[in-house]
Amino acid sequence: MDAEKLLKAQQLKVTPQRKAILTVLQNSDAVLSAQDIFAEVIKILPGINFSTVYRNLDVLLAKGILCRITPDSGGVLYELRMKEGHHHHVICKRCGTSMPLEYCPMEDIETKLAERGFTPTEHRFEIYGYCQKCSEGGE
Amino acid sequence: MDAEKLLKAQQLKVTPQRKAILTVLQNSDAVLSAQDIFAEVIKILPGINFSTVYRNLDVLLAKGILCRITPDSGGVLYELRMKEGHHHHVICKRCGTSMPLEYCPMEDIETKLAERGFTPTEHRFEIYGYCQKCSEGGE
DNA sequence: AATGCAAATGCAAATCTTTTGCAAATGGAG
DNA sequence: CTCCATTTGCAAAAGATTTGCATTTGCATT
Ligand SMILES: [Mn+2]
Ligand SMILES: [Mn+2]
Ligand SMILES: [Zn+2]
Ligand SMILES: [Zn+2]
Repeated sequence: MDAEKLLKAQQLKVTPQRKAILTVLQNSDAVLSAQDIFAEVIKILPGINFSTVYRNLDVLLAKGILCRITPDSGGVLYELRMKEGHHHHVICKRCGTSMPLEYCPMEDIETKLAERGFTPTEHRFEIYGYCQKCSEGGE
Repeated sequence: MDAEKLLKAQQLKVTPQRKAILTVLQNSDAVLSAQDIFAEVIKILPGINFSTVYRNLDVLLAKGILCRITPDSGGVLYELRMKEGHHHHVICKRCGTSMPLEYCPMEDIETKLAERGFTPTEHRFEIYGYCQKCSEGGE
């Protein structure tokens, strides 16, 4: 996946900062916080500023290039959106690895919600635990 | 539901601050942020401090008296846990009203996760939209 | 009713994360 | 090469939440 193509396809200017951010995201299969991303990006582009990272995460998210995840533990995490279209996430609490999940529970309850007169517009379904490599106990 | 009983059942001291916090939560069918709660509580107990509210939300959450919800829009919301046991939430984006949802999608995919070697420990399923009263469009 | 002490509170300062205004820099279209 | 809208860096502001500590208070026990 080419960072330049990704950006141009969304009519975004191709800047070194954006390429660095996308590179960091590409090289990680874990979900990362803005601060995590900044810490990595600054290694590639020593002069980059916090606000540039924050602003670009917003832009990339708005353009659909990123997924945003907000775990119960707090904070906001980002990952590159790999597959087009709707999907959910399975996330390892130890190594942070994120795996896409094809199953979506909404189909199963849309009629139930309609009966109550509720019109869903968004939903979230995330699963946390331990991946095979990180097999552990934990609550 | 009696605030004093709730607290004593969890071996927590019954203080005016805690009773005020629980009263606010009881009188709201919307999910509230810590700041929302503080804004209401201070009407009942003018001297109360932010840190007291934050500390008590943590305590009440740890004791299972509250549910914690973290919408995509950011922030952290709380509500009184009404029903014992596991449940999910349907939340109106306009009025904030929260409705419990009996359905849980985990059963449908536990075997699928097991095949991948993933051990789930927690999950989240939340639905956002507009309730009957607030019927509106919106994305 | 008086006592004692762990638990809880108020307050102020400290942290952390994220946002904003603005001048300077720069990507890319023409 | 020029030009301008977009993007960036910087510094300050804004929030939200947490922490240390002295003081107060709930409540179990005399
Ligand atoms: Mn994704
Ligand atoms: Mn609930
Ligand atoms: Zn893992
Ligand atoms: Zn509503």
